[in-house]
Amino acid sequence: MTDVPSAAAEVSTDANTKRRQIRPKAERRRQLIDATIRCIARHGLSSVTMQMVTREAGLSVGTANLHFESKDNLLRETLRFVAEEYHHGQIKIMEGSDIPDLGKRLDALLDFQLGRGVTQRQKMSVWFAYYGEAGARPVYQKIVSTVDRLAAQKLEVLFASIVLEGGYSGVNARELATGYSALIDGLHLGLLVTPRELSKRRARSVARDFLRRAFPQHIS
Amino acid sequence: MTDVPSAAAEVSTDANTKRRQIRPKAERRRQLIDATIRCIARHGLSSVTMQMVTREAGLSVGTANLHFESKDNLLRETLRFVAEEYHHGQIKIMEGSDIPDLGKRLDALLDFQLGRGVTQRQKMSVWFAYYGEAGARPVYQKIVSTVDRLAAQKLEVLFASIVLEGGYSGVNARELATGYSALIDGLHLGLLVTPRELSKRRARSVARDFLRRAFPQHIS
DNA sequence: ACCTAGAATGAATGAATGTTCATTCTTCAT
DNA sequence: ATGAAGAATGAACATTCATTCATTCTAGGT
Repeated sequence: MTDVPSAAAEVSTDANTKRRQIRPKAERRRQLIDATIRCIARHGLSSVTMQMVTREAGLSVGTANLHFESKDNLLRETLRFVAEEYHHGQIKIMEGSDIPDLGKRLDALLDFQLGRGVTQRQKMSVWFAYYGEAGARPVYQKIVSTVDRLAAQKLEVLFASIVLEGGYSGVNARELATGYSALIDGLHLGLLVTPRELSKRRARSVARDFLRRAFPQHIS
Repeated sequence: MTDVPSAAAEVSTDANTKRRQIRPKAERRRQLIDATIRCIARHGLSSVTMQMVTREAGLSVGTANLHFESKDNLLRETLRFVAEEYHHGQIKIMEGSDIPDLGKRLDALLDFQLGRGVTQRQKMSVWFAYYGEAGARPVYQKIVSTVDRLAAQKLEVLFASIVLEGGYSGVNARELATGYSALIDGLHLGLLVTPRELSKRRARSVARDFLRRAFPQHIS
């Protein structure tokens, strides 16, 4: 997600003339979702307004209600987008046979989870904004848990393979996977809320420590 | 925090007559903060209104603005209250010389962090509601990080003592403390967002596993 | 019994927000 | 070149919300 100037879609033929442009539905939806993400990150979920989002997208309020039928729906779809993006990225790495070495696959996963793409303030803000509302909104819970469950299973499988390969004893892959997921979530939270106390470098080191303690032969 | 019926402060001399009551400022503030917590948990931070909160507290809107000067301020003070309650509880246990055995002190800490008092949906909802907004609100960040830093230091000291007592080698107390804190945060998140997949029992077991792997002699 | 400080109230106010829809504009098939 | 389908617009509308403040009421001191 590159940093895009506020009125990205603005097309001008003259100094201050915006030419109205007709684009496919999918593109408009994506454009609005991206703007929503930026607005949530900058102002917080509870202060986001339709005017704010459409202005950020360089579109009119009517357009937003044309492609999403309501604000509620736009927010829901934005959550779904972010959740799926994150989890698809994870899953791709975990089941990816393009990295045959299991230790390296673990490394790649960690890099993804605590790397540039995910730990951007933008993404993390959106993350936790929705988590915060999830307690009161079953819809949000459902979106997150649906997508979460699959990732949890894949992680469990990966851990089980590593346990088998390393001959580690006394290690429960399922429990460890739950712990690792929670640890990553907690580190994201720390990076968002107390960036002064927790640097990305340290977060990575902490996660690595966790893995090394469980799978010493697989982590250098 | 016992469950209080909605209009707790209602005082009736007759069937449907509320008698106006004058109470000390501190009591009213607490009453309003408690109502705010319940409202956030039930409806989400972004849907909380002054009318909702004052109704829940059994008071009038004017009273809320008398004791807190604005909605913003009420929300800020509510966060401060919850944050301090949680962290004071933790700190009391960690530095508490009433539990001399370090292993048992760890147990007590874990019980507090994943026990009945803290893992109530109410408290956790409030927690993450504020975390969600923290990305966009420096004030919230400051409240949380101020109170968090002290707890982190105490935990580090406790871990260092345990490392010393157990003669554990190759363990960095500071890093481990960061990891443990993150793990607990992540487990809270799981309990809130995906309660179906993560039971309290399992959360406890996962945290215990983490500690056992680091301090085998201190955790049974 | 009376008085007063100030706690409590809630209708009124004005600002802000989500949604609608009549109108304008773009595109492309003919 | 023309017309039709429908994408895009944003002013207007109705609703909701935070805040104010003139008024009412309470409790403790005299």
